[in-house]
Amino acid sequence: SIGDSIHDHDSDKFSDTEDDQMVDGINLDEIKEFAKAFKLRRLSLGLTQTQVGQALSITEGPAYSQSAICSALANWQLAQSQSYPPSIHQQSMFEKLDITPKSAQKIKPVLERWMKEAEERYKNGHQNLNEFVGMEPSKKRKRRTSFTPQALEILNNHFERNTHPSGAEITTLAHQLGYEREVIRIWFCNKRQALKNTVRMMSKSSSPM
Amino acid sequence: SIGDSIHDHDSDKFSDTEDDQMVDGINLDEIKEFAKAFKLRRLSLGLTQTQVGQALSITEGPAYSQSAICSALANWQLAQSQSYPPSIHQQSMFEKLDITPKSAQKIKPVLERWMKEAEERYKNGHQNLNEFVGMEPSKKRKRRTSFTPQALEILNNHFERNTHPSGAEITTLAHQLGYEREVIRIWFCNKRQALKNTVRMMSKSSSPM
DNA sequence: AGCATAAATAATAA
DNA sequence: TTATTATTTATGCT
Repeated sequence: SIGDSIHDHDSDKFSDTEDDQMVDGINLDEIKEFAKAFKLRRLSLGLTQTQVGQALSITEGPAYSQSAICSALANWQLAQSQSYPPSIHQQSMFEKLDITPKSAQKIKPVLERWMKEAEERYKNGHQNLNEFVGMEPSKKRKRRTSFTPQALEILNNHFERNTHPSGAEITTLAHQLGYEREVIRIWFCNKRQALKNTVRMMSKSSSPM
Repeated sequence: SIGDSIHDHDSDKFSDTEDDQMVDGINLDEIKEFAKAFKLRRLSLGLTQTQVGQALSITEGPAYSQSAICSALANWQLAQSQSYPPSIHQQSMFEKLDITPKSAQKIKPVLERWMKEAEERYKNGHQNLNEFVGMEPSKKRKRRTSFTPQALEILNNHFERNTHPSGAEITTLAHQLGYEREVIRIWFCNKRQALKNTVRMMSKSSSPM
C-alpha cells in the first residue's frame, strides 16, 4: 500500500533513477533536464535570471514577469540538484515553491522559444542580443483612470464643439479638470475612434440588401 | 411653443408636428423607444449584446463590430433617460455624442430586420436561433468557488498591502493557495469594486445635508 | 426568501 | 487591440 511504501532511508529519486517521475502525466525528469540545459545556455550568453525574466515579461506578457520566471527557474534548478525526504510527496516539492508541474510544463515551450531567439541574435552580434534582452522593464500599463461625471460632461461638451482640440486646448482642459495632459489627449483619441466606429457602422447599414 | 414657431417651416425637409425632440428631421424619441424595445427583445431571446454584434458583423458585414454595436445601443438606451434631473450623474456621460441621429436612423432598419428574423427562428426552435446567431447554446457558468477562511485571510492581507497585484503576484498567490489564476484575478477585481462601493457609501453618508 | 459575493458582461482607458 | 473598471447576473449559503 501507499502507506507502507514510505521508506525511512534516503532515496535519491530526483537525480539518477531510471524511472521517470510522473506527476499529472508530466515527466518531472524531463523538466529538470530542461532547466539544467536552460541554465547552461543562459550562462553561455552571459545573462542573469533577472535579465531573462525582464525580457520575457516584455515579449510574452506580464504573466511571465521576472519574479515568476525566476522562481520557476530557481525551482527547477533546485529540483534537479536536490534530493528530498521520501515522506514528501513528489508534487509537494513544486507546490511548496509556488510552481506546479503543470505550470512548469506550460512555461517550458515559452522559455525554449525565447532562448532560441536569444541564441540566434547572439550569433548575429552582441548588440543584437542586448537589444533583444535589454528592453526596458517598464512594460507596466498605466492604471485606468476613471473620470468624474463632471469631467466627462465638460469633455463631451468640448468634443461636440471640436473633435480635434489643439495642444494648447488640451493643456488647458487638463489643468482645468485636474488630469494629466496625456490622459486628456488619449481621451480625445478614443472618443474620435468611437465616433468613427459608429459612423462606419451606420454608413454600412445604408447599403441595400 | 416650439410647434408654433416652426409652424411655417421653409427650407428644412422635415416638419415638427409634436413636441418630440426632432433633429435633422429625425424623431429622437422614436429611436429611443426603438432602442428600449430592442433591448427587451434581445433579452427575451437570451442574447447578449456581444452575440448580436457578432451575428450582425456576419450577416451585415464587418463594419458591425461588437463594441460599435454595443456603444451605439448603450447610447440610445441612455439617451432615453436624458430627462433625469441634473443631479443624477449618469446622464452627462453619454449625451448623444457617439451617434448622430442620421446614423441612428440608418441603422434602425437593419437591426429591426435582423431581430425579426432572429425571433422568427426562435419560434422554430432554439437550434434554429443558435444556427442563425452562430453560437454555442450550452455555455455553462462556472461553478462559484468558495474560498477557505485561510485563503481569504491571505488574500485580504495582500489586498491590504496592494490592491493591484501584478500578474506575477497573482500567479504566485494562485499557486500558493491552490486556486486558478483567473479566480484570484477576479477576486481582486471584485474586492476593489467592493472597496470602492464602501468608500462611496461612506462619503455619501458622511456628507452634510 | 435574502444576502454576500463570484462570475459574466458591458463600457471604455491605455 | 488589450486590459481594467463598471455593472449585472446568479449561485451558494443561512
